[in-house]
Amino acid sequence: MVVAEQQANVQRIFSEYLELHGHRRTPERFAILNEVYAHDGHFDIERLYGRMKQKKYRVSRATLYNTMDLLMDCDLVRRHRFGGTQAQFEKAHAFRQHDHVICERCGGVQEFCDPRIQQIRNTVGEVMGFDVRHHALEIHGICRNCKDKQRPS
Amino acid sequence: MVVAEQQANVQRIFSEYLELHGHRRTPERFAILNEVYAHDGHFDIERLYGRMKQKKYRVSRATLYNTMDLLMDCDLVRRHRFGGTQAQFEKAHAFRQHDHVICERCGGVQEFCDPRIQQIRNTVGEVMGFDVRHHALEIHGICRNCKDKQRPS
DNA sequence: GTTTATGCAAAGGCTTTGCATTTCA
DNA sequence: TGAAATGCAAAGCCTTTGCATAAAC
Repeated sequence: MVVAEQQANVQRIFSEYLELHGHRRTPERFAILNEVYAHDGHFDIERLYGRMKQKKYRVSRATLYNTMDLLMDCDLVRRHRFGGTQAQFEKAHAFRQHDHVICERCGGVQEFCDPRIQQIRNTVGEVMGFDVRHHALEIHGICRNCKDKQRPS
Repeated sequence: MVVAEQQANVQRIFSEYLELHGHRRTPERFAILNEVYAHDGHFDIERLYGRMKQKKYRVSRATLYNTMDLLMDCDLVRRHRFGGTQAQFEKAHAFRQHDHVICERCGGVQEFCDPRIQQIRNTVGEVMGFDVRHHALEIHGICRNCKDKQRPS
């Protein structure tokens, strides 16, 4: 999908979500959505704030947090708490479902996919009568690079 | 396993860990370990602090946080960040490996086991050259109870 | 014209840090 | 005895909240 196409797509989704839930379609909300979808990878609120300030947007941290809540509610953004206390976000639409592998030493985050997770979701839903909406699988350990540095045999 | 047996067991593990890493075997550290292993389920620092204060232990929050770091390092405790910002802990030794199902509506946390997760860990280790140490799988959605309340058909 | 959203700044809550004192090795 | 650990209180950091102003409907 072309980038511009995707932008139009998520804007439409967000717009419909806002209308359906009686929220207003403010320019700030769409500016934030665009900024989120203009970059790949994870980001935190401070980084997003910095990027938007640099582009001369007049936006506050409070609005960023509020808008992230809305975007999470309509599944356009996912939130993670990998390492410390500060939350990491990533865009979620039209990306293959993926999970994360995190190195305890260097803090690096890699992505992976495994279809067996979908099977686990199905089983949990059936056995526990649970309406599964999302999941997050984190695998922690030592990445290849850090292992090699340790034993430079 | 009898409770007293388990206590002795984890105390030995902790003791050896401390010696191996050049840490001191202080009474506070073992008092905290015992308190952690005296209860089931999840707890946060404030709750643990309250319980120990009630039992007239002279212990500080700082030491609780420091000791949790040690206990996590030797795999006697796991830390989670389910909902808000405050971390949840649980004892980790001699308990069947399990993961968590979290209801978005009532905040309830249930446990489940699925052997396919071990298979995923193995695959990630092999394919990515990753030395897997831990994992955490959270499944989010609506639990049976909350579904039933919604539609009391 | 109402009501909601925004920006700013201040408050809040969890966690970490600094330092004098205690205590383990 | 010397280095590490403790308790207490203060500081830090991320996030939320309150309120006057601005803007969507």
